[in-house]
Amino acid sequence: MEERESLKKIVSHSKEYGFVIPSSEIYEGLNAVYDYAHNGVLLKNNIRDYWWKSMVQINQNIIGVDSAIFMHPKTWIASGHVEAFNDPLIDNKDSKKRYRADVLLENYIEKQKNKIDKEVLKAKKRYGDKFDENEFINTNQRVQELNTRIKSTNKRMVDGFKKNNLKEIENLINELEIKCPVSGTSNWTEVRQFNLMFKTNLGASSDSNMELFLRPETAQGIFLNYLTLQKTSRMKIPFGIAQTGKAFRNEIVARQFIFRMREFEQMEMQFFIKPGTQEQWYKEWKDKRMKWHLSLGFEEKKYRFHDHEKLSHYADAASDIEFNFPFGFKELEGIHSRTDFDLKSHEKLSGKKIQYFDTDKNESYTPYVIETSIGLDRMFLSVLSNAYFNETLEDGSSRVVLKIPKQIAPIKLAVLPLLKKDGLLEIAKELINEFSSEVNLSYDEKDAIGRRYRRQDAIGTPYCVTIDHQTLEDNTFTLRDRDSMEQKRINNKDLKNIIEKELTLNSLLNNLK
RNA sequence: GCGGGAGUAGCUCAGUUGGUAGAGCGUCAGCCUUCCAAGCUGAAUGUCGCGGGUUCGACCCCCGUCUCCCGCUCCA
Repeated sequence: MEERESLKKIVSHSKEYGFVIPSSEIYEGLNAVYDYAHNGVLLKNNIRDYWWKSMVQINQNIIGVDSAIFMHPKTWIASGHVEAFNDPLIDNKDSKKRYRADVLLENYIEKQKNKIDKEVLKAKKRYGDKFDENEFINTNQRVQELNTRIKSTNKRMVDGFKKNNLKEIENLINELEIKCPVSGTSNWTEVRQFNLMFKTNLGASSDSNMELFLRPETAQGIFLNYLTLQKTSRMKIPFGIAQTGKAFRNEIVARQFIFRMREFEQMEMQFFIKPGTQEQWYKEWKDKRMKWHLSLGFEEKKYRFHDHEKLSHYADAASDIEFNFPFGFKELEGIHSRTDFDLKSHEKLSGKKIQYFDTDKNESYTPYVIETSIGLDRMFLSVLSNAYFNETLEDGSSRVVLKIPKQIAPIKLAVLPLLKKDGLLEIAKELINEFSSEVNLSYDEKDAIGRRYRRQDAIGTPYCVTIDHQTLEDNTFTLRDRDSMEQKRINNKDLKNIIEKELTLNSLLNNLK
């Protein structure tokens, strides 16, 4: 019997056993910001390590980079991020539709202009040939009113935006009783500036500083550097550049535990190819990435592709690998065919030639790019939610066990002396000395052995080694398996073997080749 | 952002019409134990999310605020 647990269970288990804890908790926390505790950071590092090695280590044509979080502000102009996420928005509470505040006001002005046109038309009909349009506009009371309204609205709007006074814009919308086209009501929220990117300042003095953004994606650090990296590593197309690192997005709604955070870690690989070959490489990377996920041994039906129908401005094909989280199928990784959009716009804005020179064909061109982009925190959450089981055992007792793939478990081995006497502790310490440089292990001498096994189950330790009296005689000890709970007798040499074969990343990586 | 639910020990939760807090599990110290938690003895731990108000007195009533979960929305 096993039972899939809700997100709530995972959240409290994460906290209780030192995986993920709320940030700044003694100050009431911060919305959607979390810290990784001891077991959490071990697991996160292992996942990152597996990803990194499966990219950079086993592929001879993929190289690594670690670019800075701070980047020149022009980067985000070229990438389209500045323009795409800088709108003043307002919501209608009844229809729940969201509008650009400036568009609402401009529509209003347009309407008033239409009214004037109507008045003019009416008068034209009435006066026929004698009609003087200019005189009419300058003297007619109704038209004067409308004109005044347009002028003052326009002035207040322009001033408001110039001074970034959103309250004024909001007042204006309310005073003019602008209505939502859908609900027909003027039940508005306040006007808010939606800035996807976090701003900060470079330079400590206020007169010499430069406003810049925390990167909203790591990809641009690859694009800006790609040619230098290619040259210094003597890469030939097709080749890839991989990077892991923090990215920051000021999400409007950040929620669902560590699924959508404002500060998060990405693992991205940009694969540079010859234009025209993108379809083939896009397919190949979709395939490879799905294999990577399935290599961890979780149920296949928890993963699926979601091909995008609406494409971003930069992509000619895009697909997500979705995972069935406790709250449903959601994006875990994106595979995008990004064309030459980014490289071309950086080339244009910087004025620098950043084209790849193909020595075989003696020609230079701007490469196309296939991107694989995965959220490390999301990957972490997928591992936890896949691994969490609340099992009822044959004897009616129960246990919570994290069936984390052995190779990436935070603690690989627990060393447990059966009793605290007769020299068993000393042997345990020798074992720890022997193996602590090879794997992350933990030691526990407290409480009954069964309870200690349960503790290790709860943090997903694949193996427990128990030292008993027989150890004193023949130097063997019990190896207890987390998943089957079965035990067998082994010696140091066997243990060394098991560590190498089962507990390192080698077996996972070999399967990817 | 809107709507609903919630916040009391590390976790799950109880707390009587308002009289300054408890349980289970866990943790720690010890005992007992030769391999799967819920044997024994003892112990620690809370600004009752935060701030304000009402009151002689607030976990409880009122206001504000922060955080979390669910649905919608938004985002990629």
